[in-house]
Amino acid sequence: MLVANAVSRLPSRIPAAANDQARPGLSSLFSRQPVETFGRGETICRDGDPALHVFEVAAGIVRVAKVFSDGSRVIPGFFQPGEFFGTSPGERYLGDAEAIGEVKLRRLSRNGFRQAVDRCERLRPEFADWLCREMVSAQARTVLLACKNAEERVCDLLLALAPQVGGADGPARAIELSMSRVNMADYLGLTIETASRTMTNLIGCGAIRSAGWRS
Amino acid sequence: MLVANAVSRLPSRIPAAANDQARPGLSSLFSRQPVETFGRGETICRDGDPALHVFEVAAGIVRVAKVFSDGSRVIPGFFQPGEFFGTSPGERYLGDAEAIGEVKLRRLSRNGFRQAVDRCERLRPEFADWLCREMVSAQARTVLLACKNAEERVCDLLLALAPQVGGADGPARAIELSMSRVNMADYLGLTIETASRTMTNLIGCGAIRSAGWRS
DNA sequence: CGTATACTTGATCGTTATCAAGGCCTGTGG
DNA sequence: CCACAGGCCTTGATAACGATCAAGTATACG
Repeated sequence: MLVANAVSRLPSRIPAAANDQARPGLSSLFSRQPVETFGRGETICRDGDPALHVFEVAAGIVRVAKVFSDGSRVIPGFFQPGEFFGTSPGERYLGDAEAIGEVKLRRLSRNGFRQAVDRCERLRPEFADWLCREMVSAQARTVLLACKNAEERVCDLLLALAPQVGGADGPARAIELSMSRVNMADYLGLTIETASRTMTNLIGCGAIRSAGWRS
Repeated sequence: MLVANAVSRLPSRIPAAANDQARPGLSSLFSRQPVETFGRGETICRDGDPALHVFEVAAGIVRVAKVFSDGSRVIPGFFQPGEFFGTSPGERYLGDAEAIGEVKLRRLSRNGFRQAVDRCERLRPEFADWLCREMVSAQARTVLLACKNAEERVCDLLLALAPQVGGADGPARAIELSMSRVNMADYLGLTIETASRTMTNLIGCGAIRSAGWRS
């Protein structure tokens, strides 16, 4: 019921879902680039730095974070394999990008990326679609933060991280929970304690099962 | 101090600030269009409808809202004069757009707008900038909802609605508060009671003055 | 084996939501 | 002109949810 509730009010986080299928074009821009590997916790780019590169995630999860003078931290989003970051049209990065666990990336110069997209009739709408997905995702976060409780938030995240099954969504899905509680909490606008408690409750009521930090 | 605090953690809501100066290009696309007037509370377009038009706000404030089956409502954003909506690259509108008070708009067909932007070297980066501002704005909301208290939220909104003074920001700025408490609350992720109380407190401690629903 | 890091759990407090009532303004009809 | 209804806003009392403070327990790492 918990999960059902979360689903019913979850208009989106479609982004990840829609990704795998239809974006060979943009992705192909990166295919010639060498794969770079970043270790757990390494910073890929910094908030406010000139946005020189655009990245495609090949493996692992990238966390975007904004840190404030008072130490509080917000995670506007995560990027999963097949997604891009550094793409948002602006001169500077909109947050710190950091590797959660090991991450493999391909990069393109920003100018090269923009010119390629700018020139190609086929890529332009595709890039627009990507931006649109980012907008929808941002809006979903707004909804999540504006009017969902801790349980709904955690469910949302778990569903977003769940491998996107095409049609049949059997009840038994295993989620590689490759992020720490701190990341969960920052992303969901909760404290680690609350995130932890909520996870415990979800396990307690049978909504999820733990298998060594997995569900 | 309240206000100062709010300002220090407010990385953005720059959008409105940056608007008035540098966007004659996109705006000029609309200049030939007739002005349409919508009355207080009228719906301009609906969530999920095919996005047939792009709008420029000429006067008044437009509210974008998402309503859920359980009646709860979220306001992802407001659009002020000089801003555009319906532009986000996607087939459908991302929310209900409604007039707060009287609103004057110009509209362009979506296809016309996209083609014009697509064709023109000068408009493309300008449109990208606009999308970027929307992203920054969305991110600012995320921060606001994730880790600000009621007082900071209300201050943020007031500052966002404050007429953007170029250089000198004298302490005495009058804000046309053309929206109801309900709108404030939905935008800020608060209840109307809390919004009202917070306004009362701000008046009480001298941060703002009331002049018949103005500050 | 010991330290560090991350996670869990408990107790308490504070902020905000919720429920409830009352005040103010506007417009309408007698 | 007054009475009344309906919004919208304010204020109060109470309660719930999550933050905070504080141990305590796993797990990883050198």
